Amino acid sequence: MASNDSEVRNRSRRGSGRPTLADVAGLAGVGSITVSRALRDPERVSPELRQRIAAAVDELGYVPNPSARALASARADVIGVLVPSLTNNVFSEVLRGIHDGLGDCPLQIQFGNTHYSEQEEERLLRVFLGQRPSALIVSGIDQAPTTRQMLEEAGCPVVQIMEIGPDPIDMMIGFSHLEAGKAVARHLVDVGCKRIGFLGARMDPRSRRRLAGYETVMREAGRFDAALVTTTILPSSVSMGAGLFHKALEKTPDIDAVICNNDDLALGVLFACHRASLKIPAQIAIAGFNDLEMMEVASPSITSVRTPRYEIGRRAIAMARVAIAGERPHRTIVDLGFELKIRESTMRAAIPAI
Amino acid sequence: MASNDSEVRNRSRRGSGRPTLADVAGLAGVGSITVSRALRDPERVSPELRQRIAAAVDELGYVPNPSARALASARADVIGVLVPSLTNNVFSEVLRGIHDGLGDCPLQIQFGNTHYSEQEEERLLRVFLGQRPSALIVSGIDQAPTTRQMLEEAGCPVVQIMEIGPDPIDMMIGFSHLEAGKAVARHLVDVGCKRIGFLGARMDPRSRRRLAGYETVMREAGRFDAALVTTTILPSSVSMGAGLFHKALEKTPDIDAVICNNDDLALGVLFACHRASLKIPAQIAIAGFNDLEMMEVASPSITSVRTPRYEIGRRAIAMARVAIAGERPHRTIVDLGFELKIRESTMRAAIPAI
DNA sequence: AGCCGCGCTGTTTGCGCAATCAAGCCTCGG
DNA sequence: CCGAGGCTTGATTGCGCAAACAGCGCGGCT
Repeated sequence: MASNDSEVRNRSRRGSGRPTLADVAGLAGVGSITVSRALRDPERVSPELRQRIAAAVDELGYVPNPSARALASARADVIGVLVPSLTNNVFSEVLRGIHDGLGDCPLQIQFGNTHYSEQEEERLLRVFLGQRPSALIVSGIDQAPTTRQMLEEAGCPVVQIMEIGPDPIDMMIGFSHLEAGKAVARHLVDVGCKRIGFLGARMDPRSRRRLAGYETVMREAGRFDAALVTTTILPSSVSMGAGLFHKALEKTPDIDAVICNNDDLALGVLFACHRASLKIPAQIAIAGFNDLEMMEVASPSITSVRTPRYEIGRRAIAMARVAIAGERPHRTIVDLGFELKIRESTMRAAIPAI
Repeated sequence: MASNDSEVRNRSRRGSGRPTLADVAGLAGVGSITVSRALRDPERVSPELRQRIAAAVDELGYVPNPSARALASARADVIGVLVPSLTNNVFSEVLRGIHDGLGDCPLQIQFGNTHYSEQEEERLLRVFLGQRPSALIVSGIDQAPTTRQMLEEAGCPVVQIMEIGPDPIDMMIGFSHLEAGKAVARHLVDVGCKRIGFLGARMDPRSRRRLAGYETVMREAGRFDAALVTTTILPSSVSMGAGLFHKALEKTPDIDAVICNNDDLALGVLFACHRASLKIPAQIAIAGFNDLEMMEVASPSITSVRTPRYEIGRRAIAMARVAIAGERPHRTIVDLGFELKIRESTMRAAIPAI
């Protein structure tokens, strides 16, 4: 086939062999920048050219080269996301929300797992910043000083997720873990539990704040006892829940309730009670955290704190997109709250009004 | 401070304001390509220059620009990963394995969620291919024809994960879901169950092959009955497990065992039995699939098929890295197998030797 | 009528890096 | 003693795109 009148590209040395903007422009008989505009901002190109360009793109199967775009515009269409864990299904739901929040917009997610390590967080952040991301999403509010400084100087929108607190880097979305911890403890006090244990694994900063909420309420009720708190820095798991429960029973055989730092632990306690033929809630009341789907189906169903994990991911992306567009979100600190779901595992005496 | 003898960069119009290779080269008193080599392939630069360059990198805080690198070398240090779901904790473990398999090598993961949709898979693949990834990892072996063709022409290593089968696109790592389905069914037949139900949600191709394994064994044993199979295309969940179990009880009140397509369903059945005061395994034997950590701790503990999810992710990356390095992995089709974990929920009469 | 300003399009340039080619230096063998 | 060949280093070029700036034509205004 004879070459048409458009420029014949010289593939002598390099090149991916794929059509470029210039190829499309040649075929459509326009300048390459017009093609660029037609793809990024169609409003600024006349309908006639737009159509010719679209036809040429189709014919050649042109796909933009994101590296070249990023290089030329000093801006990559990438949002960096740092989460501390993937073992935990909490964060996989956040990720799901993030991906869904993206819709079909051309942003890409660059995702990193810090394994709850400040060093790893800083290392990953350095890698991410090298890409000149359009925005960054980080978990929690307890960044190490150098990490925080890097985020402040990142030159792009930053969303801290999972938790809200004073002194945001830029934007924030989450809820108060302290208040959540208080709410659960208050509920168990209200239903008449006297010796309320606290089981916690991993004990990251958010876990510690939930513990602090528990401690506050327990002190107010005059029922705090350090022996009631059983924690480990090891990762959370169902079997760890059973293990911690047994440890707690040794230390404080008189406990009549356990607040678990998350639902995995609570499930472990449920199974442990089942094995030990302890009646729930008559002998042991159980409360969890996060309200995984299974809590409602469990037998007995387990009281838990519903946390807006998916919603946090979705809205974090929404906030980032608004900020990337150059506007300022209506609210830059968003408290999505939480909801105490009271179920059979804590239904003892007087159930409070709420 | 007076400017040193190195080139003073002209920042008149554009530029990110960040140090570049040329800046490092100027400070170290070498050519920019030498810096490039020192960073990518230190062996090829003399130790003395290497050290001067390292010092200059540190002083300037130089971070390479991956977009520029990708543009110049026509190859992005990105591995595209397509999984069908994030709701399912199976895939979050695969992802965890993938991230861990990466170590601190400079590859990035570009990750996409197909939501079990062939259209979405094709769309995401198109986006990924636009980035000229170094490798692609896709889930399953049932790609749509156009998707398969795109993968074959991708010009980079491709790893199909989760499942093995004939006719690989390039490399494969996983196990046989058909055999896994057979193994569970055979076990329940062996322990003397007569009316063995099958519960399945989502029913993606892998689920269907597990069902096929079940059906094969049941027919061989002369116990197959279509009424024993209860499935839905809705997503899997613990409550769905309870729901499917109730449906099965209505259709076939005489069932004495259920094989669940995954552990979420099995847990739902466990809770449903608990609520209905059905004895496990005396009245109902339960088997799950995947062997989530909680299966062992559950009360009673639940028989399940241990699948190498984390290992699949880790090894998929390892295979991809070998292929990216230009070598050929020792084996391009890797069967990691599975392991039937027999536990209390199916311990009835005669336990087979294995 | 002349001027301004706006809407649309094109030309040139450079983003930061690596491939290519070239050159200097050394070693070693004939 | 000289040339071949390996090792190290450097200058140039171009990857594909978007920013900056320029030009053109048209309509409305003074």
